[in-house]
Amino acid sequence: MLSPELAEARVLDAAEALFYDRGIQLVGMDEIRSTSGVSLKRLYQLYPSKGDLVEAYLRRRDEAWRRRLAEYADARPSPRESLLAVFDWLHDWFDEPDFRGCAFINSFGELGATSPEVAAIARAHKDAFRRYLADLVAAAGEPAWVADHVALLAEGAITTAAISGSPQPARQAKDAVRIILESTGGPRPA
Amino acid sequence: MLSPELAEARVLDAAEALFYDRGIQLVGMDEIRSTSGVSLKRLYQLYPSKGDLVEAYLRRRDEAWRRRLAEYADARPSPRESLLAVFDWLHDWFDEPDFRGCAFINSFGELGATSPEVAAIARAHKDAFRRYLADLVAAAGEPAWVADHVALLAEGAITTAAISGSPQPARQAKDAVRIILESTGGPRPA
DNA sequence: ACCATAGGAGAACGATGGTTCTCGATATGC
DNA sequence: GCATATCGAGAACCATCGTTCTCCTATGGT
Repeated sequence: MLSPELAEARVLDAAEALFYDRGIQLVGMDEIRSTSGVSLKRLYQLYPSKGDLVEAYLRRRDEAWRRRLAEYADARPSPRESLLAVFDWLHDWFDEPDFRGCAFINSFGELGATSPEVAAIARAHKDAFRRYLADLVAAAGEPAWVADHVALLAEGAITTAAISGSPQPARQAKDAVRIILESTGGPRPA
Repeated sequence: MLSPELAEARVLDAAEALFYDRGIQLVGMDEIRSTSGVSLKRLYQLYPSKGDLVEAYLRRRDEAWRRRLAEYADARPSPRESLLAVFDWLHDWFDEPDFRGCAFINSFGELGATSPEVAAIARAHKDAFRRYLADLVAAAGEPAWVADHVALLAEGAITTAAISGSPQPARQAKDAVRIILESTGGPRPA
């Protein structure tokens, strides 16, 4: 028997791979079981319903996604360069072979109208991303509205990359961010 | 008995209202029947499978959406104002009570991984939208890459408005477009 | 060694949904 | 007026899926 922690990790790994790749409604609990190797009984002990598993999947992905982004961007020497590095990170992400767009936009489109929980998690994810960008913008000494523009460009790049299948939108968005940043005439001292 | 044309229109009206509002997989053929008032037999004569109906729904919506947008934006006195008016039109759309984001992004997230037809229609819709913007950009005498930036901002505004429930992203995107346009130093003569 | 408990495999159950079929009514052509 | 084709209403059929149950095995404490 697997330890509870390992079983939970395997279930979430399977859920993430399958839900993200094919959509939530097209993946049955039986496939989560066969992919994770965790029996249905244990699966339902960990998550009393498929909806609970979906929420756990989205929450874990939210944290991991934002942590990976921050690890990459925060390594830059200045907030301005971190802001631009966000789009390099997006480019790398778009280039991953299993990239299928934003898990939160996808699940919102699939279930947002009928599942308030999924809708709330998607909103929270986007808010957190936007806050992260806003912190970088503030640290760079740029006006707050710049964060809105950067967020829209990132959002647009993600969905365009998903549908077109090309990572190119990341570069275009980065160019647009540079123009926005130049328009403010550089950082304003605090 | 309804005329074939009227039956088809009622079916597509029902399909559009239901599919867009709740997602494709959560709407059954029986609900299309009761909403449209067209019997199952006739429904399956018009569309041999649910997939065919989904494709017809998406194609009709693509054309209507782009026609409505063009009618609004093309009424402006100059290409530059048409370009900016796109975002006024988006704002009005976001404010409609039944706005639920982009039908093509939603259906792509729901079925794009398993339905090549749905994926192709979503791609074609985004390409056509991008071409429309590119024509306006060219007519305005702006460099071609401006169209990429404008498209990313529009895309980002649509998904952000859908998830946040606010029409505000349309105004932010419009402001960003103005900055992009100013950065080129105005139209370049042909 | 024995028993109680937990675990796994898979059947079973109930609901839903896509698609087809039955059947009675209605309209159409001669 | 009648035969024939068509249509609508809804049952029926079959597959899928979320969830629970059965039954058998193995294990761990005493």
